[in-house]
Formats: sequence, structure tokens, C-alpha cells
Amino acid sequence: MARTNYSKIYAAIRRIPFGKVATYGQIAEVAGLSRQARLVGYALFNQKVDGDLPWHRVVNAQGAISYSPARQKADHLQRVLLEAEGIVFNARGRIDLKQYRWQPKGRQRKA
DNA sequence: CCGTTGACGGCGA
DNA sequence: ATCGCCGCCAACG
Repeated sequence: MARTNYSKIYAAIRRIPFGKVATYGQIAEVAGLSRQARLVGYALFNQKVDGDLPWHRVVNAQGAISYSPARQKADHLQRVLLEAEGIVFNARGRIDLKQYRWQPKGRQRKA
């Protein structure tokens, strides 16, 4: 067990349903890392074995894609993948979290 | 072992 | 609403 909590992070990301997105803070919260959204990003940076890992469904709290020098060109790829799931981007490159944000169990906001 | 950086978030001005 | 600073933990040099 003394493994990193990254396993939980990956597990949380895998829980994101199709056509929905989650913020780093959300993933961190679900993974039990409440305020450590940075760890989530770092975990994804370590992420080499994707496949079942929908990393593209992870965006920042602003509803926008987090750019990084480590990804440079892959940033656009994320947008493409999200659009392929039916998610629409604004002119600002942001999405409507109210509509696409994934709500973990117990997190459902009242209708 | 110490200092700095980093796929972020929240609060203040 | 935008810009900037601090904080949290882990990894890197």
C-alpha cells in the first residue's frame, strides 16, 4: 500500500462518464486529495499508459484546457477529443461546466 | 538534504 | 470580469 495516491486519481478519472468532464479539484476531491489539484496534474504528467484513462476529460476549474510546456501541441488534441464527445467550446476556449461537469455520487446539485 | 518547479484552486485588489 | 499572490504535495536537480 504505501503507493502513491495516483492510483486513486486515475481511478477517479476513469469514473468520468462519456460526454462529461471533471476539474482537477474535483478529481482531487474524489481521490481524497481535497485541495491538491496540482498532484492530479502531476499524476497525469506521469501518466504514460493511457488507453482506459480519459485524461482529456480533465480540465481546470475555469472549464478550459490547461496548457503546459510538456504538452505543447497535445493541448489542441484534448479539445478535439472533447468535441468528439459532444462537448462544445466557447469562443474563449472554455466549456459550460454547469452542463458538462461530472457530478460524483452525492455531489448532485438539486434540480 | 535543501531549493525550485509544476496538466491548479481560491481569495484579494 | 481580469490580474496577481499564496498554499498544498510530490518530484527533480
